[in-house]
Amino acid sequence: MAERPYHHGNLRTALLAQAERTVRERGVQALSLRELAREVGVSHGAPRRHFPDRQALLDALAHEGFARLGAELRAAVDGAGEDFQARLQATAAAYVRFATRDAALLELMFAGKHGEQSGALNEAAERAFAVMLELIEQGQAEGALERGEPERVGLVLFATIQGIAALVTGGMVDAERLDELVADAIAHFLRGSRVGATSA
Amino acid sequence: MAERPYHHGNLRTALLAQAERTVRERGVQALSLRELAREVGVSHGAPRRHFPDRQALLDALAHEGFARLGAELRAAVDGAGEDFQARLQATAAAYVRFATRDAALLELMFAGKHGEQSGALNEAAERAFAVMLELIEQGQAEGALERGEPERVGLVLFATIQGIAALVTGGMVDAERLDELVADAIAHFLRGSRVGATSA
DNA sequence: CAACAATGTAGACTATGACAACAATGATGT
DNA sequence: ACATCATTGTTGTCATAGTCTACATTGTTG
Repeated sequence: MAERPYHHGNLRTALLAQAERTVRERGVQALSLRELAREVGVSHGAPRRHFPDRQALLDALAHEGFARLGAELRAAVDGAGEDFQARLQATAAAYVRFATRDAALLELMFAGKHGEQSGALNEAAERAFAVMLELIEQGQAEGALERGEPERVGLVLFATIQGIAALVTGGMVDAERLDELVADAIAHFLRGSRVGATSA
Repeated sequence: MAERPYHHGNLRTALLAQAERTVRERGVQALSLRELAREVGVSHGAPRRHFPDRQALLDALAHEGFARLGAELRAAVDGAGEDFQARLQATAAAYVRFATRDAALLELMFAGKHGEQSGALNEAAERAFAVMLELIEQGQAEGALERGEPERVGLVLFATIQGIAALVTGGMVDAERLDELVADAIAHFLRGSRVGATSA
């Protein structure tokens, strides 16, 4: 009867995929290793071979999240032509889209306390945000943004975008007003970006 | 030997206080009703009389959090004199201070899925943010901010502040650079606030 | 093809949240 | 004063979770 083979074949991948679904649909706290194992059709002890404990699975999820986020941001810039502001708009929209669609996952990525993995995770995060840094550099080259380390210049912008996402996922802003709000924020940011020295 | 009286006297308060400590020190996921009961010196079933389930306790924590946040914001504005920018700076600093010191609690307040309580919670949230709205109105009266509903005008500002807090608690920015970053963001925001109509 | 590493299974242990039945205390009405 | 009732705590139980250990199966490699 084609009993399930003893070896699943790619349990790790299957677990991560199912875990991502569960996290998206029911949040992190609803993620149970045993339930995961049941859903994938293995015994409750099996996941342990791939993730020594729950936190390790969460770390892996965060890692994958950064990879996907990076890809989506990259796709957004690449699809937005050459114009700086258009690229910025597209990237911000892509970020907020990710942040609202996968709010729980994003929370996981920023969760702070990652056990051990933090090295690899930080690398993944940096790769994801490389897109944004390049964008800042373009803005600086075109004179739309002040000079200085891109990391520093981009912080306020990134904070704003991240904050907008937080407002939406927190239910303080309707999802419909999202695009409007992002456009507003970017316009606001650019308007404040070129003028003079920082006050005082 | 002065055995503990059968009735604790103010279990609810004691539970909330201890819960707040635990959440601050070890995060939400580390909060256990049973451990809480042990720490406060009651049986594991006692908390149920005050909080029907874990989520109810979390909701109550969020509620208290909003009350405290509101008080701290109020104290910040009141202590900052009459000048709009000074008040804004002080309020933002107070918010970020709260957000970084009680990151887990703030996460709880914004958590979205609050069972039932959401009505009372929203009220508490509105009371807390009333301070900010008044501030926005002052800014508008002085011509430092564009006109329109204060809620709308303040959104980008609030998002930015909230985002900055997220960056710090997420470990992407050192806590030392916090004040600098807030000042930066506010200056940036004000610079972008008075010019013309919103683009296009 | 024999030894070994990798992967999965089964069972145990402890902790938790939720629930129900019961006990002690405090409040209320007469 | 005191009987009654609501409040508040206690104790025991259940299902589920995470983690660990011993064991079984399969794949790999010399």
